[in-house]
Amino acid sequence: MECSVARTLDVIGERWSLLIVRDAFYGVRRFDDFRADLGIARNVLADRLGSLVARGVLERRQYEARPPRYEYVLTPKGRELLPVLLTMMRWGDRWEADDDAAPVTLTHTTCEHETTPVVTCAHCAQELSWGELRTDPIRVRIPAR
Amino acid sequence: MECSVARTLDVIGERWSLLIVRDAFYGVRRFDDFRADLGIARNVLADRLGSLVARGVLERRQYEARPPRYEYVLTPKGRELLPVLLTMMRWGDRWEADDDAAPVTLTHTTCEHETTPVVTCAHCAQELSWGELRTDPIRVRIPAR
DNA sequence: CCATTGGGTTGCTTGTTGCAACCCACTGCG
DNA sequence: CGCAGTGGGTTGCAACAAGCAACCCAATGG
Repeated sequence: MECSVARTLDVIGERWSLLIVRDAFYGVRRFDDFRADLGIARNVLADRLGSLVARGVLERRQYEARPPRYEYVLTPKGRELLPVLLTMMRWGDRWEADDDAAPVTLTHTTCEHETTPVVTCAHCAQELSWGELRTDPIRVRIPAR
Repeated sequence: MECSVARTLDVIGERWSLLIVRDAFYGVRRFDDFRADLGIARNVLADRLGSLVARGVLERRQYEARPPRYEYVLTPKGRELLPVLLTMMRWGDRWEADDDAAPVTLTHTTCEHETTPVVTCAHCAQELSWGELRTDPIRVRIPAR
């Protein structure tokens, strides 16, 4: 499909992939730690890790020779998924939070304030809303009728 | 799972849901238009639309009485998925683009410049990077060993 | 010498998808 | 009036993907 969203979903748009990436951000590196944290079946995890490595999101590194042991760490490409995770985190907090459980909060250590991630225009720094955006070429998917 | 990312994925983390939402942003409203644009099976589409309506992402509105005809439009909750779509769009553009095809560009109509969406701190307006963020409570998913 | 750990593979069963066919209510057309 | 076309689905079946449990192997610790 000739759409960047679709191509992104092709890489991470599947039940486990993004959760694996989230765990990788949280510092998880090893097979059994992913497994323990996610409760995913071993074969499915092996499959997902392999495909994320093949797509360049994770890198498989041997950190011990005998016995051979591997760890999975984010590549630069994988680290650039952070905005996707942050926006999803925010949406989930806002719309799907448990009433009783306070959500995890984020602190921006450079300004030492609790932060909410907002998506802004790289040029004028204002928050982006759909009404103020135009695609070029224009993509209106309503067929002529 | 007690994680906002996981809860978000529970709603939209499935092969078609987010593509349906993307089309809804592009103005698609009717069953057969989604179908034509996505190439999705009818039963699966009916199922996804139903679940997105049940989760409050889309609203099903009758726009014609006899014969009954319905359209699916984004709710405020659904419209707030825009940041997720924009960040995914950007990632796909950057890392999964066809070499030959120029990606769709976004123009911010308020400043009339081509824009890239960046994720910034709501407080200090700087771009957020993982190294400058702390979660609270701290979520490090590396079990003590 | 035996249990444990890391990192898997294999086989079987169950749940999801996709595809095609069908359905129903209406509209427009001749 | 009859009949094709359109919107919005449901039903049935086949193919594939995911989950679960069992097994494997190499090394390490005691």
